[in-house]
Amino acid sequence: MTATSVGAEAARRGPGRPRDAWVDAAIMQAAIDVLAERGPRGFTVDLVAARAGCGKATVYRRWPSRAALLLDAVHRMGLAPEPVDTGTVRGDLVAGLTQFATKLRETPAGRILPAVVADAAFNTEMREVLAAFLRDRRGHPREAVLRGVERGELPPSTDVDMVLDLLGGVVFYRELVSGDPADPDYVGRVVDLVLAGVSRSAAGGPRPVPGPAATG
Amino acid sequence: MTATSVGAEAARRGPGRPRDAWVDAAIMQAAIDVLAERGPRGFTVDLVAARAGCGKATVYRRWPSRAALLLDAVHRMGLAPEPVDTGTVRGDLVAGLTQFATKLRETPAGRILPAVVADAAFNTEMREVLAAFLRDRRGHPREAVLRGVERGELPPSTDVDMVLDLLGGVVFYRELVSGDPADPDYVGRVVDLVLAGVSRSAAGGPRPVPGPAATG
DNA sequence: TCGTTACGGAACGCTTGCGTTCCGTAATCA
DNA sequence: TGATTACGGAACGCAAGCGTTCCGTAACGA
Repeated sequence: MTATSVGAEAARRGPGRPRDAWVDAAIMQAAIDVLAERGPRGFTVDLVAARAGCGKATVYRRWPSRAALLLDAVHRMGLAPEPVDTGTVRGDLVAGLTQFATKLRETPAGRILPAVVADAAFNTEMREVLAAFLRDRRGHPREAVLRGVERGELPPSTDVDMVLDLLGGVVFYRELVSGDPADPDYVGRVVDLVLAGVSRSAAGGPRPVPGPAATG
Repeated sequence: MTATSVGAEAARRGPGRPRDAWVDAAIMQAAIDVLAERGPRGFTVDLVAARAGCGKATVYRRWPSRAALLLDAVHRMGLAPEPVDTGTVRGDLVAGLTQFATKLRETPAGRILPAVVADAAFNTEMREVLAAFLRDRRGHPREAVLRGVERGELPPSTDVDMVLDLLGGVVFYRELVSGDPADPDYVGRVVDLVLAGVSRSAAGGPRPVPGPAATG
């Protein structure tokens, strides 16, 4: 509601001085920056307004509360995936995951997303934001894997969700939890490992790992 | 410092009424509960004291500040891994990961850990707590994988850290981010997939995934 | 018994931050 | 020109929470 009503209100014509669209953008950019730099605990309306170079009243003319502004900033942190289609599963996955990892590392989103995940445990609205984010984020890679199955690169029994969990999880873990980067080389090797596992799991049947070799 | 000094201080003998060790425990348990139920934002000394059934002064006699108490509560949230040795890599990994997933789901740690990760981006002490946690947590599974290599279950070229990243990452992701459980069945299939990938990556050389099959 | 320290509980001063209100100025419409 | 609304900026009331202090009571050693 809040997110979409801003533009609409700015566009309406009535008597008096119209809203300044530049101020809308300045406040939102300041909100994203403050959220990324100081975290949810340091996200204050006073600081956002100061950073945007406007008065608090100007902020409250557009958003009804601190919570609404914070939620809107999360919505707009900019992690929308761009579609890729290189012709192979491996190419698509490596490109998509590298793109994702780079954004986590180099945009405010990487500092904001962990806070969203943490807050989702206590906040219904944040939980919905996170769910929507994950849904949107998995669409393209899911299609990439499905294309791979259609092409015959991967077996029909491929567990698509498990592949996405593994690859998304490891990038998330490295970039946001352990702090190690998921660079293109690493992503390439991870994708190779997982795709090899998918192929071999299907081909090898229910016991893909051999018993211990004779050691004595 | 704070964490270890509590017991020591309670043990010292001097004039006057001695500290009540039960109160120590009540405050710490209340702190863990409040942190898990309300999150870092709702973690207030007043609430912890009320929950523990004691006065705020009694809390401040033991911890110098809210931050110290919070950090101590994080230290004691209880996610220490228990060693497992079933005789196979698969058995060890499935047991250890299932144990980890269960604790994340059924103890306060699962609600606290994401907050720790999020706060680590802004707080040096929390970053150190997280680093120590990850180091401790990876020890046993690392040894399990190394035993598997020694036994010949896995190739010598196995990238141990990548295996741990993948398996730890996917459990973390499912339990704490997407909200889907990593139950024993799921864990078993994930471990199978990853171990199959490790074996096949080594056996198949640098191009584990075949090119697209002829599609028509 | 006396001095010392801990206890639960209440109150305190202080700071921070939310959301509101008001000011003088600027932009737009009738 | 006058009415209306937005602007940056400052101030306000209010609530929450930190850390401290004090109270009367309780437990310990000398």
